[in-house]
Amino acid sequence: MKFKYRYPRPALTVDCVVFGLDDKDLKVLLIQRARKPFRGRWALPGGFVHVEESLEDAARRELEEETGLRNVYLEQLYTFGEPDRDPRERVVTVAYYALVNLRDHHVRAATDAREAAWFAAPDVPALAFDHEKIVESAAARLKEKVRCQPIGFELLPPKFTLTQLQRLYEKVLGRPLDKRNFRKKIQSMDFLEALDEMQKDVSHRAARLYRFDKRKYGQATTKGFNLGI
Amino acid sequence: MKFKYRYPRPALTVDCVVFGLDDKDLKVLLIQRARKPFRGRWALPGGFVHVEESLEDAARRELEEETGLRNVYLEQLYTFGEPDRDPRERVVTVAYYALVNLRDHHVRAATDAREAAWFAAPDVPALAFDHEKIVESAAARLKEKVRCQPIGFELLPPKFTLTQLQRLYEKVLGRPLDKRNFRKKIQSMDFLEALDEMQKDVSHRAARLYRFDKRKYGQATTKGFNLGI
DNA sequence: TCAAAAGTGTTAAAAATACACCCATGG
DNA sequence: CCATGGGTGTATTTTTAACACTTTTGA
Repeated sequence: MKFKYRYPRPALTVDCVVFGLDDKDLKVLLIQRARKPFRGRWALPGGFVHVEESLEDAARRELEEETGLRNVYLEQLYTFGEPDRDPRERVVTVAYYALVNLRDHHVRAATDAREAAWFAAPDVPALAFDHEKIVESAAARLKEKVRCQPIGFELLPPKFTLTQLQRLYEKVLGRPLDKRNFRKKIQSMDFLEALDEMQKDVSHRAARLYRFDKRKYGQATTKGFNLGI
Repeated sequence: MKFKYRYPRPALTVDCVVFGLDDKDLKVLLIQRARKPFRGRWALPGGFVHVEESLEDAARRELEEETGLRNVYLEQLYTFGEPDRDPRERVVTVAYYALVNLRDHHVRAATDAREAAWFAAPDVPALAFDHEKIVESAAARLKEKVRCQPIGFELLPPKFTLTQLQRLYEKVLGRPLDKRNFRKKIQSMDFLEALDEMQKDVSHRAARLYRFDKRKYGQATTKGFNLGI
């Protein structure tokens, strides 16, 4: 107990809502708590902010420690600070959300976690603390974001088909999109580059592969647009 | 020094970017610091979070203590936590922004502040800490918000003219809008109620007064819309 | 009678939506 | 030859954008 202050201080943590996309679903990465409180419950990866690191650094550090993920796209979501959100003492948490593609990033459970696993976004189990509320906010934010910024880069493999991209948008928005209108729209946005390459090993007509034009994608990210879907 | 912890903890503060509208400009409320560091400099109203109060409660308490404002519309903006943002020690601040109408809310300087004053949003002086950055984020957020949620309720007097409302949008967006298109659009949104009352004491044709339909305004706030301007 | 702001519609361009069939491939 | 997903265009409706003059009022 070496650190003394005139007034009591809330503890400060970060938590990460990590979204990933596989062939079927939009998923959320959870860890199983190895300690009290809520031992054995699923929760968001996260932990205490060190006094010399930035909030984002703390989020990246905890994410790597607990799940092995690194170099992910990360953005601050919201800060949750209700006095009773942690039964032990006052804890304020700065929530981040991350987008990763499940092919390139592999997950392993580590410190403080018995296990790490992906859950389809609509069937997340009961979570520790107020983490369910945090996941809901993150899903809502992602839904907003997708309408005015491209997000595919972070969730898809480097080369992908238009159908994969459409499925991503459908999962995030939670509703079906018209194939032709989607293609028209997304191609007019001008950050997609059609490759001379086709899908392999599929038991039906092979789809053309695309990749993002990094430069134009970045512009679209900073300037924003209206996807109108 | 009664409060002791195993690990060092960042201090946690809240800061408020308060926007107000007068006849001319969109303004930001600043206080002049009475203490070190940055004594004499202008800064955002704000202060330490007490250990038993929520973040929003802390923001409201500080706002009232330092400026006398209460019952304002308040929303969380972003949490700023770079390790060097305060020269004394590590301080993480949860920033909020508020919208108030200058007719109904009067400001007085109080504790910790020599003075409180309104500055036109484009000519905010050099501020303490990273508060300039916080003001910029808040202005950017307000600009986004205005496109998909009504904000007039909070910034205008209860009865107002369409020209006042248009001026508000022009100030927030930083560009002129077409009068006829604006009126068409805003009236089709259906949360305005035309009154049988006219402006008084103006030296030109009196404009019709409007007020917000609280119910529909609330729906528009929660559901969102696309103002398309 | 002048100044100052209020109020009012139309047209053209662009964007959004709805919609159905043929194609290529592997099993 | 069949099942599976890939790929494509047009017509309609809706939305946006551009634009200028007449009215009212008080000074």
